[in-house]
Amino acid sequence: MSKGDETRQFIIERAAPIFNTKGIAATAMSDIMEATKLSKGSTYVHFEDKNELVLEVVDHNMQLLGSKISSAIGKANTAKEKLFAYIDVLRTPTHPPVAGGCPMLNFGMEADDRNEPVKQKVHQAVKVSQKIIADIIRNGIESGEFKPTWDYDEFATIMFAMIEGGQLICRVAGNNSKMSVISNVLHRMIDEQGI
Amino acid sequence: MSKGDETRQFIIERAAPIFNTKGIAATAMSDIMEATKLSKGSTYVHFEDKNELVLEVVDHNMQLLGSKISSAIGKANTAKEKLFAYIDVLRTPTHPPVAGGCPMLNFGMEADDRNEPVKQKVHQAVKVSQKIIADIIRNGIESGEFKPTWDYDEFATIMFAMIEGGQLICRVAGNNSKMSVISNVLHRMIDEQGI
Amino acid sequence: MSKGDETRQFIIERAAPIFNTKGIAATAMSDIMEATKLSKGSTYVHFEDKNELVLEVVDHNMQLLGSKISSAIGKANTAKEKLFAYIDVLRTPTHPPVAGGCPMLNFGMEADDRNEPVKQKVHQAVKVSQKIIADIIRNGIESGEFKPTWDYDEFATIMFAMIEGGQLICRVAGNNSKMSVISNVLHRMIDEQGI
Amino acid sequence: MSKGDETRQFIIERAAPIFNTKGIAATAMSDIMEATKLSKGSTYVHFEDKNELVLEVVDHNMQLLGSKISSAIGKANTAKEKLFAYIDVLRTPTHPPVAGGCPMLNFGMEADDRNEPVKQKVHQAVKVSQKIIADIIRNGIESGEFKPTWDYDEFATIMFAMIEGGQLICRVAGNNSKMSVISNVLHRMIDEQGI
DNA sequence: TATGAATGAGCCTTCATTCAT
DNA sequence: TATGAATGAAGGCTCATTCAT
Repeated sequence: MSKGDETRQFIIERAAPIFNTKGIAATAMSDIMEATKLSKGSTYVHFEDKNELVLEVVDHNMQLLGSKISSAIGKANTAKEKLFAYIDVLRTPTHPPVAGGCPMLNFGMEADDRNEPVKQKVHQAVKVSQKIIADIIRNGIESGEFKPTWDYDEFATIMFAMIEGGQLICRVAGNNSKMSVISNVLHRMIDEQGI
Repeated sequence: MSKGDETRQFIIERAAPIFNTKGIAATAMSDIMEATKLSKGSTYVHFEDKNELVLEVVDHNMQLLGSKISSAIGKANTAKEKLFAYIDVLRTPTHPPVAGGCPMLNFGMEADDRNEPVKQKVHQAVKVSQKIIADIIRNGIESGEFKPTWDYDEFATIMFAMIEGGQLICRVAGNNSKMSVISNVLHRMIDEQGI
Repeated sequence: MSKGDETRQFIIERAAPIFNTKGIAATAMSDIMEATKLSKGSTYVHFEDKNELVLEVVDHNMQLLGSKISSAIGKANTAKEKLFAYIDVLRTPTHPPVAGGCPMLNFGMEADDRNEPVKQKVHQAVKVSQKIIADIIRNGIESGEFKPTWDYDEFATIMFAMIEGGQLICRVAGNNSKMSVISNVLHRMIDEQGI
Repeated sequence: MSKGDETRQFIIERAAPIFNTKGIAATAMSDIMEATKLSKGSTYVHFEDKNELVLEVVDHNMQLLGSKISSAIGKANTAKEKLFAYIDVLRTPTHPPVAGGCPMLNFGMEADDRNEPVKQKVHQAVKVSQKIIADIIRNGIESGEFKPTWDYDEFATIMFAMIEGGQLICRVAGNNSKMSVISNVLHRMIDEQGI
C-alpha cells in the first residue's frame, strides 16, 4: 500500500465512527480534520469531496460490522451455533460491535429519502445480511441439522428485521433488555427447526 | 385557538414532514420558512429556537402516526383484526402513513447518540407502541379470542421490532415485498394463538 | 400626569439603569420590554423609536445624578462643605449614585463619535457640572469663605476632570482607593483657598 | 512573519480604529470585513470569534497610545520636559494620538460592567500609565530636578485623572480649550516642585 | 504531496420596527 | 391605548471547498 493509500485509509478509519455516531449531515469535514490531525488541503487530496469520503465511510462501517459477524460465525461449528453467534454479536445495542450502532440503520434512515448512492449501499448490505443468514440455514438443512421444510429466506428476513428493530428499541431505551427478549424468541424458533 | 397558536400549529404541520424526511440536522430553518411562506423572523416569534420546533415536530409526527394506527384499530372489531389492522397501516414503507417514514426510526436513529430529549420522546413512543399491541392481545385473551398462555409482552416486542426492521429493509430496497413476508409471518403467528 | 405620561415615565425609569449599564448599542428594545413587562406595541406608542427613548434616558440619568448632587450640596451649610459634599457623592465609583456609573462618562464615550444629539446632552451636563462647582466657589468668595484671588473656573474644570478621571480608574480597578487619593488632594486644594 | 500572521496583524490594525471609534457592541464583523476587503470567512480563519479580535484590538490601541507617549517622552531630556511631553501628547482630544480617542476611556467605559477581560486590560493600562508618570518624577527627584518631598504616586494619579477627565470634557465639547486649562494647571504644579 | 489561507454561501438567531386587531 | 404577530435586514459564525505556495 502506497503512502497515499495509507493516509486515505487512515482518514476513512478515523472518520467512520464519527459519521456513524453524529450522522452524515451533522458531521463536518472539520471534525474529520480534527480527528486525523491532518490539514484541510491534505484531506481534499485524498477525497474529491465530502460525499466521496462518506461513501467510503459507509462501506468501511458496513465491512467492519460484516467482519465482526463473519468472525463470530467462523468460530461456531454447527449451523445452529452460527445463527446464535450472529444474534449474539448484535445482542447489546448500547455497546454495539461498530461504534455508533448499526450502520445499516444509521445510514439507511438518514439516506433513504435523500442520498441514493448511500441508500443503495445500505440496500446491498441489507440483502447480504439476509443472505448470510439464509445460507447458514441452507447449509444446516443440507447437513441434516435443520428440517428441510424450513423456509430459510422467510426466516432470514424476519430474523434480520427483528434484530434491527431491536437495535432501535434498545438504543433509545438505553438498555438491552428487549434485545434479550428478541434473542430468546429467535433461539426458540431456531431450536424448533432442529432435527 | 388564538391567531398565534394557529400560526404555531401551522408551522409545526408544515415543518413535520420536512424534518421527518430530511432529518433534523439537514433541515434548515430557511426550509421551514419557505414551506410556510412566513418570514424568517416570524418563526422565532413562535419558537425560541430550532430545537423547540424540533421537539414539537417530533411530537406531531408521532401523534400523526399514532392517530393513523388508532383509527385503523378502531375500525376493526375483533382483537385479531385489530392486530392485522396495525400491521396493515405499516405494510407499505415506501408509501408510509407519515410522510418521510416511521418517525421513531428516523428521529430515533438521528437522536440516539446526540439528542437526549428527542431520544426520550422516541423511547416513550416505542414503549407506547408495544403497549398498544400487548393491550390488544390482553383484551383478546380476556374475551376468549386468544389462548391465555400467549406471552403478549414478548409478542408485542417482536412484532414491533419486526415491523420496524421491515421499514428499514423496504425503504432502502425501494419496494415493500419484504414487508409482505413479515406481514405473512405475523399473521400466521397470530392465527396460531387463536382459539 | 395622564395615564400615558405615567407609562412613558415608567418606561424611562426602568430603561435608564439598563442603558447606563449595558450601553446604548448593547441594549435592545426587548431588554426594555422585559424590564417593563410591557408589550412591543405598547412601548412604541410612547416612543417613536429607540433613539427617542435613548434621549429621554440620557436626560433622566443626568437629572438623577444632578438631583443626588443638589441634595447633598443642599444639606451643607458652607461653601467648603458644599464642595466636599459634591466630591463625596462621587467618591465610590464602584457604588455610584446612578446605577451603571457616571452617565456623562458612559454616554459621552459611547456618543462622542457617532451620536451628535447625545453628545450635545452630555456636553451640556458637563458644562453645568463645572458651573455648579464654580458657582459654589464664587458664592464662597462673596461670603468671605474663600480668597478672592481663587480662579474658580479653572478649579471647577480640574476638579470635575479629576473626579471623572477617578471614576475611570476606580471602575476598572474594581475598588475606590484612587478616588480617596483624589478626594484628599481636592480637599487640600480647597482648604488652601480658605480664609 | 508568516502570511497568516501578517493577515492577522493587518486585520487588527484595520479593526483597531473602528472598534475604538464605534465601540465594541456597535462594531459588526461585517465592518471589519469591509475595512479589510477580506471575506467574512477569512476573518474567522485568524480569530476564533469577535471577542478574540476585540481583545487583540484593545491591546493594539493601548500599545499604539503607549508608543506615542514613549516616543514623545523619549525625545525629552529632563524629567520636567518628559512630564510636559506626556501632557502634550494628550492635549488635543479632538485630534487624539489614537483614532477614536483614548482607548482606556472608550473601552473602559464600555467594558466596566459587562466585559471582564477587557476591563482587566484597561485596568492594567491605567496602572501602567500612572506608573510611567510616577517613574519620571522619581527619576527627577533622584537627579535633583524635583523636590524629594514630592508625593509622586499621588501626583501621578491626579495628573492621569485630570487628563482623562479632560478627554471627556473636550471630546463632547468638540474643542480642546478645557484641555489647555488642565495643561496649564499641571505645568504650574510641576513647576512648583522644581528645585 | 502537503499546507493552511482564503472564499462566499448559508446557518441560526436577534433586532428595530410596523400593523391589524 | 394596548397587544403581540409579522417583517426582513443584519449579526455572529460555520461549512465545504479552492488555491497559491
